[in-house]
Amino acid sequence: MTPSKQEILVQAAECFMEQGFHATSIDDVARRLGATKGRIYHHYASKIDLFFEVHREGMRLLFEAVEPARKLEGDGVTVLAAMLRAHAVAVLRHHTFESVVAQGVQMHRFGATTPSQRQTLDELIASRDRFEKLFKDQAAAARRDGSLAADADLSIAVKTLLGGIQWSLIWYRPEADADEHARERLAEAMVRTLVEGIRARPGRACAAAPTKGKARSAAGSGLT
Amino acid sequence: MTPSKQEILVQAAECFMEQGFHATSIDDVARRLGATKGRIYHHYASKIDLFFEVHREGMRLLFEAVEPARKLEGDGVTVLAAMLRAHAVAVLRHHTFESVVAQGVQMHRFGATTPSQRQTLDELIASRDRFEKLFKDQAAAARRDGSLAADADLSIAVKTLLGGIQWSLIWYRPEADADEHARERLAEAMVRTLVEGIRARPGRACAAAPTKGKARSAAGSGLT
DNA sequence: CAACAAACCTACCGAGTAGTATGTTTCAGA
DNA sequence: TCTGAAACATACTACTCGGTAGGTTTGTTG
Repeated sequence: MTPSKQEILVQAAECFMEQGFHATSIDDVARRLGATKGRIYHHYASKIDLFFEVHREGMRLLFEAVEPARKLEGDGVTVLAAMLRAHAVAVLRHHTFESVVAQGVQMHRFGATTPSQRQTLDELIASRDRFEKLFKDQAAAARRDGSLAADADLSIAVKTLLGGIQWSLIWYRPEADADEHARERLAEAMVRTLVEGIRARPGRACAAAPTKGKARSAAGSGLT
Repeated sequence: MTPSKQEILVQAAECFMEQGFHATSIDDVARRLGATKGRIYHHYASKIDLFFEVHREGMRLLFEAVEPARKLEGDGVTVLAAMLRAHAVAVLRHHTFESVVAQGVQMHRFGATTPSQRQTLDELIASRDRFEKLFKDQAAAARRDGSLAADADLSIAVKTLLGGIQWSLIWYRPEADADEHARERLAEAMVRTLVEGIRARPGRACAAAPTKGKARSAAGSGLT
């Protein structure tokens, strides 16, 4: 992978994230590169091919990020939480590439593609499924060792957990806090919400008076 | 709103969800209607205008769904959970419209639009923000009455909760289970995961060794 | 320097697409 | 029945974009 190819990938990811695949023209990417179409078509066969390459790189970055967390010591939920945290950081850090991955999933779902493109996309989605399975397997292990709440449907639970993280692709503004430390704090906050839930746990110090139904009126007064 | 206008909206939402705004041609929508462009341009001024109208309807459906849950009796977290459940059901039921809402958010973020379109989009996003504030306010109330875990950043927590639900727009296959009952079960599973978290709670029958505060440090070591 | 290939640019074509202008039908009310 | 407006359909224009063909530069090797 020459530096030139890599830079094309980066700029293409940016364009695809901002405007989406269809609204992004090859000339847009070229303009961002300070070049012309020729440079892109020299390295990539077609627009969709470029898109797939960005997608592939996005998946590679995800696996790379989560892999180390899987090998940690600790009970099932602790490891699962570490995986989620690593995933969250990766999603924030590489959000341009991961946005393209999300688009690829959508494209696969309603795919109007040629058979050849379809096959490539199938492979990328299979990779995505393998990624999700990492979390599902870890959740199953956590259930077995009793560290995970046992009453949840694992498949739905995992999809919900990953969704909570990945939806940050929609609202995360990297301009605001771009440094690694900010990303880690954000990831920690998201994962804590997901793993611990939001219902107050008994035995903690946050006991307020049981005001009962009062809560509603206070909250509702904020608007309208 | 004549039935004809409404039907255009429904088919447009379907197209926009499946192919995205840019890849959807007016002729596509017309074909789905068994009609031609003329019919659409008679009722809507432009393609983007049609898109905004779908977006607006999507937001209306969300408010309509969550409103009743806000008025329930119960402690803060119980009401919040009910709101999330109502939201989840609405997202699943109207997932075509809500997909368009999500696209609209993206469009607003990187918006290359005319000033007039920009203003319309600003209003729609403001509506979206008001919607999110419903949940944030309820979460604040729940924190005050002690029913919500107090150590979370409310803004991030709410975004994460809603994200967990809304990401179902990506993976939910309505063909598989389209009936209302299935949607409610799915919504319940998602919300339970989000509200209760996945870590086993003490006092339940699935007692593992109390690893206590070890979890955090072990998890934190996973990333540099 | 010669030879050659990789990298990149310029000019262009064909296929679509948003939007418009104008025709045609339907139908309620006078 | 006559009229006019609403609800469409049809035909056309202006424009954009993906992709290609062929030329030009750059770098490398003998």
